[in-house]
Formats: sequence, structure tokens, C-alpha cells
Amino acid sequence: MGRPREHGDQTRDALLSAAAAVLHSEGPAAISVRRVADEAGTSTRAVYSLFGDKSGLLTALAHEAAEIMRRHHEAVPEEDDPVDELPGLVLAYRAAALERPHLYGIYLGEGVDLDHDTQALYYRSFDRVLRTLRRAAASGRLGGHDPVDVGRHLWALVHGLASLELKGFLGDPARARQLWLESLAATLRGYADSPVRRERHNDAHDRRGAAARTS
Amino acid sequence: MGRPREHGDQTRDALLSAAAAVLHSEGPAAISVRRVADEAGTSTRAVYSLFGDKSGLLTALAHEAAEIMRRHHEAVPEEDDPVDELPGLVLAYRAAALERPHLYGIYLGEGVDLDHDTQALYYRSFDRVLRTLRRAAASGRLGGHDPVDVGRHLWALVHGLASLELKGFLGDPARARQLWLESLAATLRGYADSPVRRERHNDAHDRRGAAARTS
DNA sequence: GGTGTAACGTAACACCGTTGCGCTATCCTG
DNA sequence: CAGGATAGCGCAACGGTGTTACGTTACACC
Repeated sequence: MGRPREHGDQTRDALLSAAAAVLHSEGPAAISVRRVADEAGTSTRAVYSLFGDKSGLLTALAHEAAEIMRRHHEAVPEEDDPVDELPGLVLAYRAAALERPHLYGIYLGEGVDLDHDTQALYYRSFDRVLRTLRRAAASGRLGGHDPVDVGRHLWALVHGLASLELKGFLGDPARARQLWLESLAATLRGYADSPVRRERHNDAHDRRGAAARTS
Repeated sequence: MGRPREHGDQTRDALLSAAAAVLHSEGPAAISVRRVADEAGTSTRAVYSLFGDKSGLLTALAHEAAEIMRRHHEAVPEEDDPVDELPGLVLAYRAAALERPHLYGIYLGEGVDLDHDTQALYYRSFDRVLRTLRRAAASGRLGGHDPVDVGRHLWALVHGLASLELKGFLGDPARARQLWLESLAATLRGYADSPVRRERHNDAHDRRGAAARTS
């Protein structure tokens, strides 16, 4: 019944890549519903049919960014020594951020509310790192610390490093890259060398929280 | 010559605090020139006279945020052992971010271009931390590492932790606070325990593929 | 072939940042 | 003290935004 839809998956893809192209070349401020619809060769109505509203379009863009990030992470090969995987994982995060700076801004949720599906995708990337950290913990390389805690620490670190580098606070790329690796190395030394302190296990908050999602 | 200005420092302050109030209660999207001018009891022209344009107003807001951050940092008292100051400094950063989440977003430069004055203010906060780190280095607590590098590492860390916590990725506040302190402690252990290694740029990870862009 | 219906393009609405314009209030000159 | 010069002001207009109501179109069904 009714007219058959023309705004299908093809239009959806066209809109998304048009939006991504505008974002990449002119930044988030240049994304307007009219502009994106024009570049995709359709009408503004298509955006509202397929994404609900503009924020839905941005959320879909965040989803794409999360998917790119996931691919970057899962492309990192396994090594015999799990600790040897971490520089590659960290640099994978850096590469994703540097390749598409504005898309990375969307990934961080600047002006976008992330839906549940997208957040789940975030945790897929996190899980790739966590897999490595669990192996590292199993071979005693984390000094008995909870791999989830170490993972969150590293997550915050790469997140901060990426933001600082994109804003030009880390100097030239070669120097910045060195800072990424040295920061990672220092962090790992901090966990490897010293055993867990006793009272942390008795803390009421120790085993609860957002970690449940990834276990 | 000409009519005396009514849009002076008083109007400027009124506009800034009106903007800050709107930002705090409804987020950055709610800030419009008309709205801010109305709440400040003046006209939109005042914004253009005093700040040039809307982005000038936002830059001034970023300046205020940087000033708040500086005050938080410089309020941290000195201790006999410089390393004992670091938890206070890190928690000062956290407090500033949590007290005014949206203003912290402006502080990070979301949708704002930071002017030279404001950036200088950023470095005042950084210098407060650096002062402590230099003292720590002087008493051999950083394993011979450059305090500036350690400072940048910590800067990235707190930046990432704040962003993650504001997006709800660190669980409840008490648990998040623990993560902040434990991450700081681990980082410091990583620098304290092991001396600088020479020729870090010849490190085995240097040739890895994910970073081809920057090598 | 007519009719019901769902999806479409378009036009309108309210709002946005920005700017040109006419008015106003003061200072300087005579 | 009168009147021009001038600089800051409020207002209205302009082009653009996200969103929605509306009239139209194209198919499925009887």
C-alpha cells in the first residue's frame, strides 16, 4: 500500500558519504541538512525519513567512526608476547584519529549523543585491547592489577594524547609519536613493576561499575 | 567626539555571566547572541561591539575557563615532598571539569578557536604542575626523565580521564576518583622506577605499519 | 479504471549570526 | 549658547539554519 520508498539503503549511503566528505574537507560547522542532501543528489526529506533529524545523521556518522576505529584495532596482529601488541594498538588509535581529525571529533561525541549501538561498537575496540591486557595479566606482566582498570587508564591516555596532538600541543608528528610510545611504556612500567596494594580489593567500588559491560 | 560608550566593562561582565549561565544550565547549543544579550539586559549590538562576533564571546568564555583552571591549580599548597602535591593538582583539574562540564568543553576548545592570551593562561596551569615536576626531578623522583615530557604525559592523562568521566565511562564518582588517583600513581611509578633509556627512536616498535603516515 | 495510502518534493516557519542604516547623545567650534 | 561633527546605539533586514505542514505523486488493491 502506498508509494514505494525511494529513500533506501543506497540513499542512506550516499547521504552518509556526502556528510563524511563535507566533514572531512570543511569541518563539522559546514554540515547542514540542505548541503548534505544536495551533495547526495536527493532532498532534505530523505535525511528526515532515514535518520529522523540532523542529530540522527551525526549519530550515524559517529557509528561509522566507531566502525573505522574497530577495524583499526582488530587489524593489529597478535604477538607471542601480548605486551608487544600494545604499541601497535595504541598507534592504531592514533592513526585513526589523525587520518580523519573531524570524524574523530564526532567519535568523541562533540555535539553528538551516542546511541546504544554505537557505544557497543566502542566496547568492541576496547575489548580488543582488553584481550591483550588479559593475556598480559595472565603472564604476570601487570603486577596483579585488574586488566580492566589498566585498560581504562590506557583508554584515557590515548584519548588525551589524540586530543592534544590534534590541537597542536605535542609538536611535530615524529616527536608526538615518540611521546605516545614513551607514555605507553612508562604506564606499563608503572603497572608491571609494583604489585597491587591490599586495600584496593577491599574497596566497595572495586568490582562494580561500567566494567560489567565488557566482561 | 561621538556618543560615550555604554557598552563598557559592566556590560561585558553581564554578557559573560549570562553566557556562562546559559551554558551551564542548557549547554553550548543554547548559546545564541540574541538570547545572551536579552538575559544580560542589553542588545545584540553589544556583543559585536565588545567581542567582535559570537566566536569572540566564546573565546572570552574559554579565557574565563582557563582562569578558573589556573586558580584551581595555584590553590594547591606546596608540600615538603613534591610528589605529594601531584594528587592534589590532578584532583584540582578533575574538580574544575566536574563543576562546570560544559564550560570545560569550551576549555577544551570544542567549537572555539583559542586566542594567544588564553593559550598563555593554559600554560600558567601547566607551569604550576611543571614546577612540582621539576622539584621531583631534582630530587631524583622521575628516574632522570624530562619533567616537561612527564608533564605532557600527565596533561594528556587528566584530559582523557576528564572526558571519559564526563561521558559516564568511568562509573560512579567515587570509583572514578579512585581511577584518577590510581592512574596517576601508576604513571609516577613508571617514571620513578626506571632510568631513561638511550636511543628510544631506534626502538623495535618504530618500524611498525600503523604509523607509516608519520614516519 | 478508480481509490486508498504511503512516501515524496516543496514551501513555509521560527530562529540563527551578522550587518547596514537611521537615530541619538555627546564634544568641539564659533 | 547654538549648531555641526562624530561615534555608539537599537532596530530591521538578509541569507542561512533545522524542522514541519502540505499538496502531489506513484504504486497496490478492488
